Amino acid sequence: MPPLRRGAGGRDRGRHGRALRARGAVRGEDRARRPLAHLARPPARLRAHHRRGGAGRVTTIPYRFEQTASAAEVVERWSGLVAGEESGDEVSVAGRVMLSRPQGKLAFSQLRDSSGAVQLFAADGVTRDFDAFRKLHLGDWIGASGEVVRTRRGELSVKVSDWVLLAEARHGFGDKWRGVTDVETRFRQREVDLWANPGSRDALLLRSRLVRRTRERLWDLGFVEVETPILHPIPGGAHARPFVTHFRALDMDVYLRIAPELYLKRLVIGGLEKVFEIGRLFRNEGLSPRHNPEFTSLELYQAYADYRDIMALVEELVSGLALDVLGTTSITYQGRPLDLAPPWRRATMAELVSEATGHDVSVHTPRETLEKWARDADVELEPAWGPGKLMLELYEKTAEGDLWDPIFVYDYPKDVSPLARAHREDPLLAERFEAVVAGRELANAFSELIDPDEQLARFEAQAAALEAGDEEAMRVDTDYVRALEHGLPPTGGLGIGIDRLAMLFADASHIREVISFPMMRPEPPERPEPPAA
RNA sequence: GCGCCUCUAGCUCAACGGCAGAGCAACGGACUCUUAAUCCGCAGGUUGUGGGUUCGAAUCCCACGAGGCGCACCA
Repeated sequence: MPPLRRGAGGRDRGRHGRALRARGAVRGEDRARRPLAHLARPPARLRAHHRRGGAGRVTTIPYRFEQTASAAEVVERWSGLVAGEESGDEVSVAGRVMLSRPQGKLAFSQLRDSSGAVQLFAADGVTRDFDAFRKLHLGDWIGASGEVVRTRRGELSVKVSDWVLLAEARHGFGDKWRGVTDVETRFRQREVDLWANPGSRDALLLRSRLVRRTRERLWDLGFVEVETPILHPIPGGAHARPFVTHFRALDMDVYLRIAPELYLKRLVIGGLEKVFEIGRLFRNEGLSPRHNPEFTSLELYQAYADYRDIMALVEELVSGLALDVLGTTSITYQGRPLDLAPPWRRATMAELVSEATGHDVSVHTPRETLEKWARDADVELEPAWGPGKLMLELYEKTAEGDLWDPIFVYDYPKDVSPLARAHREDPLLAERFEAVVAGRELANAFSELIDPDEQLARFEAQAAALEAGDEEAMRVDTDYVRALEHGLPPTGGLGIGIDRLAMLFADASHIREVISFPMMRPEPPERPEPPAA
């Protein structure tokens, strides 16, 4: 049956475009009338093949399909066939048609499933409804059964005897050779991106393996995986602006968590000595190649451990994950080699800043001197900054970006580390470190603050800062202080950005490459809403 | 938020002040071993939106929108 002509009956895609204008209708009116105008109409081409008339039974698309082999299994298991040989073995495969080469009374197409791709070979007289088969669109899903053969030209194929349409693709999947590069399309319609660009799928699969192996490794180390609240009455555990929402039953505002830290430490107080959580955090801050408003973190806490124990754990975990997921610790990130093998370099922040500036910098350096050096380094000073903040700014301005190979930067100023325990040897420092890889913070860890009195004092200082306008400052969490009053043993804590780690392993320059559906600005409507008639 | 850059057919891209084009996809046809098949044919556009300059604008200017990169903030 010949396909219906464009415009016939007004049922095809031409309806909201050319066909209408050809009849003199106004395109804009039509589009405004139907806000879903970008959706495709059911195409006519396969109607004869899979649609039946009559109420209640409009399609022959089956409800299930029995695969007996994946594409990769077919290619692997029958790799020994020689050109022109027929195996005598029947298989059923399913997937999406990615290439189609009808040639007279033969047709070749490539079927891709999650395992890989295999060629389908169809022939008039062999393949049921051959005429419809050769009209399949790129992107259509089908299930196909037939004998595994190798064609005369040497391509392993399933010689299709029977097949069935599983879903039709009403839209294209981009240029068959170059895929889709338009960022709007790639991330607003990620399903298109995932089919059109194999690298996109690879990045998400790599992330999945990474998360899975992270869990397994931590389980093996005796950590207990837990889930703590995402709705927090008081946002805490980090410096960040929270998202606010409202809980109707209790008529109270609640916050999407900016960190699970306080709850996890309360679990340690409760006797879960080694806990971890992998989960989503929400920070009401900007979008950037390295920031998504919701992102995934790993946080873990280990009783009886200090920050040096955690350093050892981090380098072991990250290098081990590289081996698990990539098979090597020698990786390339954005064209530059990088080795994750332990031991990682360790340097105090004061050492790094001194190295970078040429001055002998420490948190004990007089404030005026620090201010001068900071100005020399083009740091934009703020009057409220103390020596610790000045040193941190100086570090971030002069030293951090130049770090490439993995390094533990430790002994942070205490006044910029409100949840870390004071240094055992220097009261102006905190026992805190960050792991920096490829010039970026990958992990943040400390010997946890365990003293309830000091915790309360620091909360109060934060609350004062909040009052003074610092929207990222913390609030006083009396529940948490009361928990500390029950006794938190010496504990080492760690946070790792899973997205950042996935970026590193996937060699991704943008965080959205490793997020299935990254945050996007809402798509603007094609036209303003028409005025009410 | 600031600076620079980008936006052309469903997709990937040309045309850079003088008739808006190609490849792929789609549509019609030929073809019994293709590999991004090939060949013939047919369609497809308010050149992101609005305004300006000009005899003439996809092209130059302005504004707006969306996006990218960098800076700032942050993990």
